[in-house]
Amino acid sequence: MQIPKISLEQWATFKTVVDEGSFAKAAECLHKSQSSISYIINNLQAQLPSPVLQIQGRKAELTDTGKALYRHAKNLLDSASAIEKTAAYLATGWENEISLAIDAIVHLDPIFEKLAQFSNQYPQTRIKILETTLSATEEALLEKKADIVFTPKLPPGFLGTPIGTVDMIAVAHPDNSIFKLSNSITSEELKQFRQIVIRDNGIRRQQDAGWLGSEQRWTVTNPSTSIKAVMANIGFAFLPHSFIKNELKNGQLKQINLAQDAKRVLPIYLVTKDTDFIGPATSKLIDYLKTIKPMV
Amino acid sequence: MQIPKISLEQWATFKTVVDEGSFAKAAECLHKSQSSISYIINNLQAQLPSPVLQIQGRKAELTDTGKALYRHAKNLLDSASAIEKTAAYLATGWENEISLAIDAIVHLDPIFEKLAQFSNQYPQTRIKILETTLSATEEALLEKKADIVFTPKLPPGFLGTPIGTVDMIAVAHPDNSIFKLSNSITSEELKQFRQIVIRDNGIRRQQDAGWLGSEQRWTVTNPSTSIKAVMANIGFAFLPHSFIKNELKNGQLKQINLAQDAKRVLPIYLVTKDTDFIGPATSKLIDYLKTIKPMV
DNA sequence: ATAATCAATCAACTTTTTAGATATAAAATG
DNA sequence: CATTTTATATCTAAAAAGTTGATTGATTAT
Repeated sequence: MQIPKISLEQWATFKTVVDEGSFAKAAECLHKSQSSISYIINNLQAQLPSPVLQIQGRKAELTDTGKALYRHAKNLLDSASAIEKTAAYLATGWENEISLAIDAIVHLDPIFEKLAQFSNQYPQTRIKILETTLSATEEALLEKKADIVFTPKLPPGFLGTPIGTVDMIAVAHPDNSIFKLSNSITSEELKQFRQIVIRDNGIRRQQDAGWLGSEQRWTVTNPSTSIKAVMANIGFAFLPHSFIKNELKNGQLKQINLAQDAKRVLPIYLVTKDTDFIGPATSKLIDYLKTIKPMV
Repeated sequence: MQIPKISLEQWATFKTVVDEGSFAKAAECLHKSQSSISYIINNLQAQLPSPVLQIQGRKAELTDTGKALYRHAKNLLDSASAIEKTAAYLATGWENEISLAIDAIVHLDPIFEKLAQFSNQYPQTRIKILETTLSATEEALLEKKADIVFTPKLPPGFLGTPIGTVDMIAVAHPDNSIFKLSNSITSEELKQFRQIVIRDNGIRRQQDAGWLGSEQRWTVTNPSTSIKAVMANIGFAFLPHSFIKNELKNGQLKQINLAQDAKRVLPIYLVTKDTDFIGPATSKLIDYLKTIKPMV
């Protein structure tokens, strides 16, 4: 086996310097002196075949190599922390932390309600929520970054419990010229207008959540931005009904009457790791979450 | 961010102790003294909430916790080494190492031939071959453990280049009572006999590669064991034709004539990471591999 | 019994890491 | 344009951490 030459401390220091923006801030963050940081980074650089940081003027800036390695370092540090969490779990038989990845399309309120109930009952277990979109949600599952995942799309090979649905409706600003057309609009007609689609921020493959091949489209990374764009009358979008109830009620947004498929209903699945790997706390939480009533 | 408390060195030492079986051997392996190992392991234990090693008699034995953490530690160390390899690649623009995961079902000779050509041309790049079976092959892809994968099964979402086929034929020992039946055997009849199936060694989900629901079945983890079992007249199996040419010729194995589907042809795909992540050496090697002629 | 093997411990030693002071250099400020 | 502020580098002494060989105590093998 090959023993790594660069220590976790070196990677952690590198990451902190990048995150904090300077050696001095990193020093404070890590409760060390600035010269210690300088020392550690120098050692790191000496062990790497090409520099990750370069002094530009009086600030240290990431090199291209540094940018690439930063992501890897982050993952490595996460993995290292994860082992320690696993160790803690193995010792007590009860997880200290449960992480959930929830697709941004999912209405959070009913989930929060159940989480709160669980958390009151078992306060020693922390809840960590990752809000993800599209393939980032999938990634959370495939790369086991979350214990529980709420997703509208079931990755192949995974089994999920349907836990409710999300109504997606087409909306636009009331002044949008879409509404100057006939009362009911076909998909073909819709293509002519600018659509705001939610774009993938995952790493695997680019995939758009837009169903229509609009000529002009804007892409955003999550539903709330999409809502803002539609409110600014930049275009139309398919949005979860639960997110825009108020805006529809007070007339800031208006539903587009489509000829067919007035609304699209996406199922939401609760997906978990293989049963063998689920700890008792996660198992309990899943029981709570499965009592969520189908959403409106 | 949470800084890991346990260092890579501690994990590496732990892993080496387990691999080598004793502190003294680990010490030699790591070019340290036995007392250093003792010191490092003591520190590790002190930082973990429950022991990973326990002295049984005069030997250190893995605890249950230890067994679980060992696997995690191994992965962590692999990741750490991978970053350093990435750094080397980023510095030179040319990979030092390319890893291939090849499903055990794939006939290796044509691949070796191309690898040898490549390796002669670019001797600075090492080749690492992982022989995997079933879902371990898939795992190599999903968890990016290999740059190039040869697999008979294309995981959803991945694109592969068909690179040839594997003929799977049903065979048994010539003395097997299967051959006492009529000349041509139906799937139903086959079910009555003991089948040797290749069993999953991957982590995701248990999946068997046996197509028939034989009442009695033995499971093995790779084709070569399967061949041995069939040769010992333990049962019949579906095996790649290329693996058992000799045994068929000299009569150690005999093909079972099936009523339909005399042989099953599995396609073999060459699958790679997203184009963006492929380095120049891997790209070159892929060119070489794509010239493989369809296998017999 | 005796020898061999294994991990723990100790004390002396070596190396690494740390922090404070100071140096140097680049922006920002007035 | 001088001054102040911000930022990293370097130096040194001290502290901390790691290393080692010798020794011990215990266990297994012969």
